[in-house]
Amino acid sequence: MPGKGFVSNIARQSEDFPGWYNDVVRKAELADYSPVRGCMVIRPYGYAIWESMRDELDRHIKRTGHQNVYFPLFVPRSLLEKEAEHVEGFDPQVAWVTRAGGEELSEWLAIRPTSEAIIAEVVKDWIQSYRDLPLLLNQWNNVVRWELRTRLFLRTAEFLWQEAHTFHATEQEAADEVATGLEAYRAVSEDWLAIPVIKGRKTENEKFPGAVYSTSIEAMMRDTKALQAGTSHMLGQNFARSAGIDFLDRDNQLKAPFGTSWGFSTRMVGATIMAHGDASGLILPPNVAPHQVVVVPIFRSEDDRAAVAGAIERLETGLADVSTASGPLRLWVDWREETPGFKFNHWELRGVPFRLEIGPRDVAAGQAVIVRRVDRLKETLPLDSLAAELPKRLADYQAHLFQRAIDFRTANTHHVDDMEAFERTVEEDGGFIHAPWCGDGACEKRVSEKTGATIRIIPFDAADESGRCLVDGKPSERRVLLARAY
RNA sequence: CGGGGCGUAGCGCAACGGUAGCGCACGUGCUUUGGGAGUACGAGGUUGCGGGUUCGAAUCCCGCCGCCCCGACCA
Repeated sequence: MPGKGFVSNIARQSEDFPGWYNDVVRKAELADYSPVRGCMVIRPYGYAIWESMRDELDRHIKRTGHQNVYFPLFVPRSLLEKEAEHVEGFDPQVAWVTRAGGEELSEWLAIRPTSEAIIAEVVKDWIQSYRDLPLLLNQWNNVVRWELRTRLFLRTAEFLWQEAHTFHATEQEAADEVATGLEAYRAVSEDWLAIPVIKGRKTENEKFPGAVYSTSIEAMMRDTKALQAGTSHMLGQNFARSAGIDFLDRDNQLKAPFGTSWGFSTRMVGATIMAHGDASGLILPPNVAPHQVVVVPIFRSEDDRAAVAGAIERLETGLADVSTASGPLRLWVDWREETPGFKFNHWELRGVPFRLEIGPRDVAAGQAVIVRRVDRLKETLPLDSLAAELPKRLADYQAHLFQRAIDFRTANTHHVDDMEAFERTVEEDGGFIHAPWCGDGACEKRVSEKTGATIRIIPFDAADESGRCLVDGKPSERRVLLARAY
């Protein structure tokens, strides 16, 4: 019995991944369901993880010259409907306010599903000259998309995100900006969340409604399914034209600016959970972990307790000025009245990178037992070495998780050349599949209807490779990335 | 939006015509503490909402509401 009960309370990751995910989110106290259909409550531990990635991304956004702004939650119907493809794409997901102030509104207000329309409408007055460009805006907010089927963090009716909206004098500048946004997402995913991603372009069928083209980064979860981890769109002159934005260029010609938009959401909390977690629960990269190190005091007698408390106090003092890649060392001492074993499991479920056990034997020897979450590797270290060791080990751990994720992805990536092999691979192995595609949207639909796998992206780094489309055998110039996805 | 399931204590469940109970969690005391401690006592409920049948409804009937799971759309 001992040691069994708790872990068996989490669905087995290998057998029931969605159940595992749900259990971890709930039991690690990341989020709860709410009284509102399809909406979640983000709890303190989950919000702390979001804040960490949010702050890091915000630094990237500001470093690349963007300024934060805030636009209204409500978008008048007439504005949302100006861009035809945009409204058509979002229509089924828009929530409307039809009544307020005790009466029916003369014009419905959409609760923003995204802000292209209202931002374009406003900035048309800010943009007169090429000197006003580029205009690089970003906002952190909530949006609502009426989802029928929701999952905590991954897909909820309301979610938190960042949406950048930029306007440029030339198409090339806008294209560069699309790349800048995507690169920020790659950096946060890989360097902060330790999730390796593949950059690429979405197909016509999968692009953002109203965009000229869309790009995204794709990540692999531990069930080998794909997750779109951030998208960056080239809007061309579509929204500028429908909103009537124009500027006088150097050549004294009136032109419509080129726009971009890009977004990164709380879905990435879900990605972090699914990219690293194991049978015991979360595994958090040190950069986002709310607690990087948790100390578990161990004692029997009051004398032991006092000795251990003294040693921990001296340790905390000694670590006060220690900093890590993500700021001051986040160390937490768990003085709760629970048994050590309970605490070990409690913090493993919550994905804390390192645990320090300090008991009477350790105090006597001037040492601590340190246990690494990802593989439970247990070592003994002198207490006075920790100020130097912890930052180093946290950095190593961050790198280790990233490499582990790369290795996992590599082991679950396949290359196939025909439909028969493709279907077999999707069914038996899953994972990422690189296969030739002719570029025809009909072939794309055929594949997804037949197998459930979709073309995630046309990877930017796909080599030129002549082949034959796995659906209709027509010539293909490069492989695309296919997978079953969230 | 179609198909299925479920609403009883914070969570998981039982009671399926006779007025609500178990496990976990929670509170207090004592003993405990190096991988989910033991023990004693205790607190906690308009059984999702509204109507109906009945001497009597958590239980049967009708109508709502909500949530979960599976399919078509999405970050």
